[in-house]
This record gives sequence, C-alpha cells and structure tokens, in this order.
Amino acid sequence: MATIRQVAMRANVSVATVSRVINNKGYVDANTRKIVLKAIEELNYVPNSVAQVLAGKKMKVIALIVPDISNPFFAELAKAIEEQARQKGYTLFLCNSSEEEQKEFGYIEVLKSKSIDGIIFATHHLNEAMLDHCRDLPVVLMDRAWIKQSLNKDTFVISARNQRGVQLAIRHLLEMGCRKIAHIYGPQQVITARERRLSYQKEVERFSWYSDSLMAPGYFQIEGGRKAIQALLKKHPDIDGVFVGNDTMAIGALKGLHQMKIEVPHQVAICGFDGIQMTRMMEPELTTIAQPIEAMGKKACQILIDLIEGNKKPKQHIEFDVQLIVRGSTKRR
Amino acid sequence: MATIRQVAMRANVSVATVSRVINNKGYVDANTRKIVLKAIEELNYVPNSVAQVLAGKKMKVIALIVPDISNPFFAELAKAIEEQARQKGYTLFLCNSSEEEQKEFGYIEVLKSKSIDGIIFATHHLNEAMLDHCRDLPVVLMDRAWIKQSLNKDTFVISARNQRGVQLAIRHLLEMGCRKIAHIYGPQQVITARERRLSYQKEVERFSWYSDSLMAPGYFQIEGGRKAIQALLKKHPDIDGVFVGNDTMAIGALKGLHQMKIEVPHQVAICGFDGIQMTRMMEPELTTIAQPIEAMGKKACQILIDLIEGNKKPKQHIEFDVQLIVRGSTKRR
DNA sequence: CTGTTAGCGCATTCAT
DNA sequence: ATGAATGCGCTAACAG
Repeated sequence: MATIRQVAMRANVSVATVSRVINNKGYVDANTRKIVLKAIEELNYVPNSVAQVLAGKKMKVIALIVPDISNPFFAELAKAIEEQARQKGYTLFLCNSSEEEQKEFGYIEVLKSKSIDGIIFATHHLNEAMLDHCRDLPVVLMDRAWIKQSLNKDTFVISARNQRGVQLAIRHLLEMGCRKIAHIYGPQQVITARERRLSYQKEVERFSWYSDSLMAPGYFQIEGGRKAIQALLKKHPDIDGVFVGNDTMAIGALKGLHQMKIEVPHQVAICGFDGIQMTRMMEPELTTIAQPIEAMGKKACQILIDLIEGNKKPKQHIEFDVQLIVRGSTKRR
Repeated sequence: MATIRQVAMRANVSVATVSRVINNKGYVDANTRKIVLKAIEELNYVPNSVAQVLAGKKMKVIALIVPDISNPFFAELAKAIEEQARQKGYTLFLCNSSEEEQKEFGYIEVLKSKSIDGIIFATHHLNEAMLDHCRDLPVVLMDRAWIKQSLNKDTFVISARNQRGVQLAIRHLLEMGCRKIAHIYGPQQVITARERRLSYQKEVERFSWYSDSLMAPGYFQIEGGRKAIQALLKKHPDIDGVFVGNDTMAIGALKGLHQMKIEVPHQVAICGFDGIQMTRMMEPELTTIAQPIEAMGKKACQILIDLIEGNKKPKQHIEFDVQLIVRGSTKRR
C-alpha cells in the first residue's frame, strides 16, 4: 500500500499538493496536477481511509441493525440499502441483533469506536437510553424501530401505512365473502405488530361474529404462524378468512392449513403483510399487503447520508403507501 | 468521545499507562490499574479503533462478499458468519456484488483502503487478478468462489461435497422409482453449478433413457427453475423425476409443475440442493441435499480470524459432508 | 513499574 | 501555486 508521501516523492512535490489533488481542493497548477495523477496511477495509490478519518474526514461507512437477516423482509431491505449506500460511496456494516437487546447495545459502542457515520435501526428494542448513546450520530429508524412520537423529536422515521394496509386486507377478505376473519399477530412490543393488530380490531369489532379469541400470536415466525392457525381453528372451526400480521407467518399459516387438509382459499382465505418475494412461490400464491421495501430502504439510506453530509431535510417522518396484491390465497370463484 | 489523554489526566498517569491497562500489556501496579479503570468508567471511555489501527493494531473488521443477499442461501450464510465474527469481537462488512464483477473489484479496493482484516468470498467472478489485489490480506473462499486447484495454493477453501450430494440425490430418485430424471443447472461459470451438472451426467449417462437434452439452465433463480421445468417437459413429457441444482430453482420448478397441473411427487419427483429453510414450507415439502450452511459459515469465519491473528492452519481445503433430507416432493407411497 | 516521545497517513493552517 | 509544520488518538519502543 503506497502512501501519500511516496506519491509526493515520485511527483517531486509535497504531500500537501498531493492532498490537494486527491481532494480537489485549493489551487494546484494544471501541469503539477497531471504529474501527481500520473504518480498516483503508477503507484496504484489509494488514500488510506483510516488516516483520513483520524485527520477529520468521514469514514463513509453506515451500519444497519436488523433483528434477523435470514428473514426475507430484512434481507430484501438490506439489499436495497446496501445498493444505495454503495452508489453513494458508502460501505455497509451489517449487524444482526438476533432480537437481543444486549447485542444491540454492544453494537452501538463498537460502531461508534469504529467511527462509522450513521446507523439505520430496523429493530424494536430501541429505547431512550439507546438513542442517547447515539447522540451526535445521525440515525434513521425504520419499520419496527419506531417507538412513540415523543421519542422521535430528533430522529427520522421511515414506515409504511400499516393501518391503511390492514383496512385494505380486511375489506378485501370481506368482499371475497369471508364471514369470520381471524388474525395472527406479531410480538406486541414491536410497533408494526401492534399497529396491525389494533387496526384489525378496529375494522372487525363492529361485526357480531367478532371476539378477542379470534386473535393468536405467531411471533413473526413461520412456525408461529403454523401453530397459530391450527390453534385458532380448533377454537373456531368456522373461521373462513385470516389476516396475518406478516408474510413470514402467513407462509407458516398456509402450511398449517395444508397439514389440516383445509383448502385455501375455498375453506379459508389468507392475506399476509409485507410483500416479500417468496409469497409468489407458495401454492396457492399468497395475497398480501405489499410495502415498497426497496423504495423504503433506499429512502432511509438517502436520508441518512443527507444527514451525514449536513443537508438537513425538513420532514421527520415519512410514511410509504402500501398496496393490496390479490393472489390465489384469497381468490374465490 | 473521551480520549486516552483525558483518561490519563483524570487518573494522574501517562497515556502509556492507560494504554497498558487497556491492552493488558506490560507491567502496571495493581492499584494504578484500579485508578485508571475507574477513570475509564467515569469518562465512559472507549478506545478509538481508527487511531488504534493507524498505530498498528487490527481494525477487527472482516468483509463478506456475496452475489445476492436476498437469496436465502446467502442470507443464512451471512447470518452464521456475522454471529461467529461478533463472538470473536469482529464486525462484518456486507458486500453485495449483484453478480457484477466490476463491483467486486471496486469493493476490494474500498475494503483495503478501510484497513479491513480479511475477506470471505462467496462469489464466482474471483480470478487471478482479483486474488492478486488481495495480496497480503487473509482470504477464505466459500462455496462457488472456488475456481481451480492451481489457484488455491495460498488460499483457504470451504466447500461441500457436491459430487457425493448429487449421487445421493440421483440414487434416491431412482429408488423412488424414477425412470427418466432431468436436471436443471446453474450458471456453468460457477463451480458448484458445474460440479453438480457433471456429477449428474456421470450418474445417469449409463442409462438408456439418458440424453443431453434432459438438462436445462435455470440460472440459480426461482424464475429460471420454473421456466426450465416447463421447457423440459415440453421436450420430454415422460420425465418423472428432476434433480435441481439448488433449492431456489427447485422452488421455481415446483411452481412450474403446479402451473402445469402436474402432481408432485406422483407424476414428477423433485430433489433440490442446499437445504435452505424455505424448502420445508413448500407444498409438498422439498426433498433436498442439505449443506451444513451454518457450520460452513462459522468455519470460514473461524479460519479467517485464525489467519488474521497469525495462527496458521495446515489444512487448506475443507470439504463438508452433505445430507439427503427426504420430504414430500419425492416420497412415493 | 511508569513517563516521554516518535511515528502511523493524512488534512489543514500558515507561510512563502 | 506550493511547502513545512501541526495534530488527529493511539501504540510501542526507550528511558528512567
């Protein structure tokens, strides 16, 4: 690894001049520049980021903290963010918290010590203390990492219109002729799971068939979804539709129904939430409320980088619209 | 962010002493140490990694380069590697090459400039030039990133027993009564795809029913698998079994068969390769040749870190065994 | 056992 | 327009 000094020597100039050329800053004679560039080329010189950081520049690294990268939703999100970051000249640290608060805390310390420039949180353990640890470090909250308005005073938040999505889902199921719609929900400390559950209740509590026992927890996991639908049907054999809090659980629910030899959508219709790619591969294909995952990821990344580079944006909370995608799991007739 | 100097002042010692305490290196009086630790605690001091690196220590960062993180195989791999890295005190850079050679090249430069300590490649564009760019940087090659023996002289390679896996798959399909077994293969510049295809040929060419037209490309993509099976069946309506080069394509193939109203496994049996979680969720569940993805990821990470920290291992190429997991997609009777 | 000091590679005044 | 010098935070001799 060549250093700036070696380049300077080879070009017969001072390190300061080389620095000016590298950063395109300050005056430097056109001819001198040419000579320096040639030396850089010949030595295959690449500035040492570490030294640049110590001298006051940015590391050009951002971090993404997710609960589980093997969950397709977060994998797709990570992909979008990575792509956008790369385009802007940033590299991405991937941090998998495994849903463990302690790990997240640990990561914040490590990341800070490594002089990263900003963090995108897509987890839900985020609390005041954590956010406080990130003081004077740009931060963007995504999806579930959004606790309550009061907390967001200084932080940007990217989320989807959960309530609207649930409305679309329930109304669609009703239109398809469902008369008793159950709900499988995610962990209630997760804002998205809570919002979706509350919205479900709001949409259906006016019906005479509604009861609280139509809701069962699925923990945002495939296996949880499978077990939940089976428990629900045991209690309520006449359920003919189910709105599931995310696609992962919906995949599990579909599995559970198959195991019980219950036909989808004719006996029970299923609608999920998120719009991950895998929903298209199931048999039947899963109807879902799609979030614009890629757009959300890119936006989060864009905002974070704007923040890092000092361009302040006025808007603090951006909500993305969702879309009902009707597929085989709800198509009757 | 407190600095080592501030800690030194508060503890009334020199920076050298603080450094000794931090690094547990050299002599330092028990009592002095206590005082220093207290100062560190009080100031909430965390050493600045960037400065440490510039002064000669490791960054404690490794990078993983994958072709597509939204492919479940790589997501599971990344998760395992991240976990292992974190345990060892390392942080992980996630690099998604999108199968583009140019990006991979770019990443190597960026990563080097950021003083990362090592790279795990799980891509296939890796060539001499690339590996040369990584000179004096520990490197581990995984899965497809394994070009040819001659190249591996100085690099560690982690792979699965592809040929053995294919044998298991074909023999299982034959035992299940298959009389005409097709193959859907991945990109032939990818070593794993090539190995599996060659092994398939080796296993079946002795049969009278075999012909080269029983092989079709699926590009390691879901959609590719779907189209491939449909093309194959058009040419050979009597195909009654298919060995698919990876699970992703197998999921697509299953989809394609459903679309053609062909029953799995009764009319056509399917066996995939990789052992990703999602295979369990399909209907019917997919039989597959499982690689120990997690173990392989952890091992790769472990070796890389050993390499970084100077513990040389004798073995250069580690092959993991694979396992046939029989599920519904091949179970006849 | 502890303190002083010289770099590590680069950006950045401040002179010239 | 260019160069010399200073400092970023830390480690590692070296000296005491």
